[in-house]
Amino acid sequence: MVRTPCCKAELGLKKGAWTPEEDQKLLSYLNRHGEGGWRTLPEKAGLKRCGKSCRLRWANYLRPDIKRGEFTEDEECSIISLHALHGNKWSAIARGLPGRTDNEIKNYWNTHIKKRLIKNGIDPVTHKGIVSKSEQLPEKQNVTQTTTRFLNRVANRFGKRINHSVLSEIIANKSTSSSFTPTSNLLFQMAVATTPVSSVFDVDGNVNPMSSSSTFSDCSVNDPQMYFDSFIEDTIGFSKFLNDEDFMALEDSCVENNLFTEELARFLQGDETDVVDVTPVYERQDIFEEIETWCNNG
DNA sequence: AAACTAGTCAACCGCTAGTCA
DNA sequence: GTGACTAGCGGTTGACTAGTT
Repeated sequence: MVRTPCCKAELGLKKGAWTPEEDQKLLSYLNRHGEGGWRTLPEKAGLKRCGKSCRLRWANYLRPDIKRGEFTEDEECSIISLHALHGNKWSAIARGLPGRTDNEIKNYWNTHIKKRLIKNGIDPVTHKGIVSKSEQLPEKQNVTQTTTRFLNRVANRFGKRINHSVLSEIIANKSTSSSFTPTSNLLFQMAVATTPVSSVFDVDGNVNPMSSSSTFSDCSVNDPQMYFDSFIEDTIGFSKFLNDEDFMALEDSCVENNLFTEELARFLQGDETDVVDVTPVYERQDIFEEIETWCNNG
């Protein structure tokens, strides 16, 4: 079968950027006749363009319901989540973001999000952490030890600000549960959070209300309690392995939210200058020691 | 001020799936 | 069932712009 070409170059059809006059012609035609019939539209509308070009111009630029301007944090989070679900199915992703076109989302992904994910050690294709060889655990112990190691890290670092016994108890319960596995999603979300989180803190570790790149809404930055809530629930992704009850217990036990968020920010930024050795809070001391031995042996 | 480089994004291209005669 | 046609999708290109040397 021989397909008839959509755009016949010999007819002198125009290519390239659209002029305001062309836009006006297309708009007025579509306002009068509605969408469809793209093949015959250019001639009827008095345009020297191919139908495909007209459809694209309408779909990506002239449609009245198109939302223009910067992507919001919410939209960006949606794109990442939907991309994890659909892959490069831009139209499917676009359906989840009213007013945004697949083309715009695709461009934004390729020019902004993808780079940031890579920078934060996330594979933009698999949405999993890019783990360096030195960080890889022996295969046979991988799941258990990664879980324990990670949870211990969290516990050790944050245990200073949160009630030790509360966190210890939660972690112990989670870790002995057969259904609990280390979630790459959690690690992924933590890494994603790195950039915005670092930008919302100034050099002294205080919340910077002037930050333009925040994971949180402006109101949450100005409101410590709301900020804390947003941080826990939206950014860090703790909700993936901590349930409502855990959250309540942790929040109740947290003495100073500001100090907690500072500490958390340092952790996310990978700032190891202020590491303080604390007694492991994990109840199963034997496993912790085993991991430490492994880590020390490289 | 000019040349160069990198980033952005609108538009294009090739292809596929669905529809209809 | 077949072929022509349309709409839509995803990858790629290239014009434009801003920043850097």
